[in-house]
Amino acid sequence: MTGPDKELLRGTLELIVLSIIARQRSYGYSIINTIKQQTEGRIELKEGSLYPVLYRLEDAGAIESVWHHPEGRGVPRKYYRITPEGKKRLAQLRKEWHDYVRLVTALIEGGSKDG
Amino acid sequence: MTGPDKELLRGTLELIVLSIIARQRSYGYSIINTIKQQTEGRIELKEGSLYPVLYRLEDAGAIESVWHHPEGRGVPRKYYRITPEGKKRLAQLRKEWHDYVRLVTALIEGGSKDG
DNA sequence: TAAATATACATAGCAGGGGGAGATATAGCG
DNA sequence: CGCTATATCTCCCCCTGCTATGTATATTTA
Repeated sequence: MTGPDKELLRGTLELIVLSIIARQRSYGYSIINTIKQQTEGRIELKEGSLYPVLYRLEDAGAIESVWHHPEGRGVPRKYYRITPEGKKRLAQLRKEWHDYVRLVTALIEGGSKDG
Repeated sequence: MTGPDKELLRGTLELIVLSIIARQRSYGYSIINTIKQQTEGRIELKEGSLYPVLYRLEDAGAIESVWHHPEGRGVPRKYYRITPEGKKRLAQLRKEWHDYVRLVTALIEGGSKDG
């Protein structure tokens, strides 16, 4: 992704990707475009970031892949869909995310009384 | 820090530390304890994580340090306080955080229509 | 006195994840 | 043919938080 909050993506990328796939099964290239469109260009994922995430998720049993070869010819796509295991993982990641947001939001609030 | 959301800390640590110092000037060891107490033990920062952050913030001109030598004897403390530059940076980081939270929260919602 | 614990700062080296950049391949357009 | 879009894959770099350790002071405990 581009921009100043580059580091923020860390720890949330797996959650984001799993959420996208949970909504509708899709393939790498489309996941990148989906994220780009739904964030109005604020998150532009790179292949070098996404594919390793997909492999990790698949290795962990959270998603499954199937190759789709379009009629006769065309570029084959590797579709991913979420597994029951992945749904549990997604629920867990969502909870962790919301908990962490509450924690940090509380931490960074409060006026300065320093001098 | 400990726990599953280890990676989430990344990108927010600078924001958290700067927030603590903005509220009240303090020193490394106390910052660790402040964070631990205010998060009820959920974020236990390590020295190896904190000190480099403090040095980065100081190099960037966001905070200033002053050594305090307690009366006669005692362990000297290095107090940090936020600079005007740091207050701008803090405002910026807070904004980025809130924006990113909105972005991700929107992204990861939505029911699954997959099969 | 000695050992253990808490306070307090510093740093070398490691691990893991996201990015940059390029390779590979298909396909449409001028 | 070159350019662009689609689509996947992979090597290597960089950054950041963690592990581990070293240094030093002070208090408690035996």
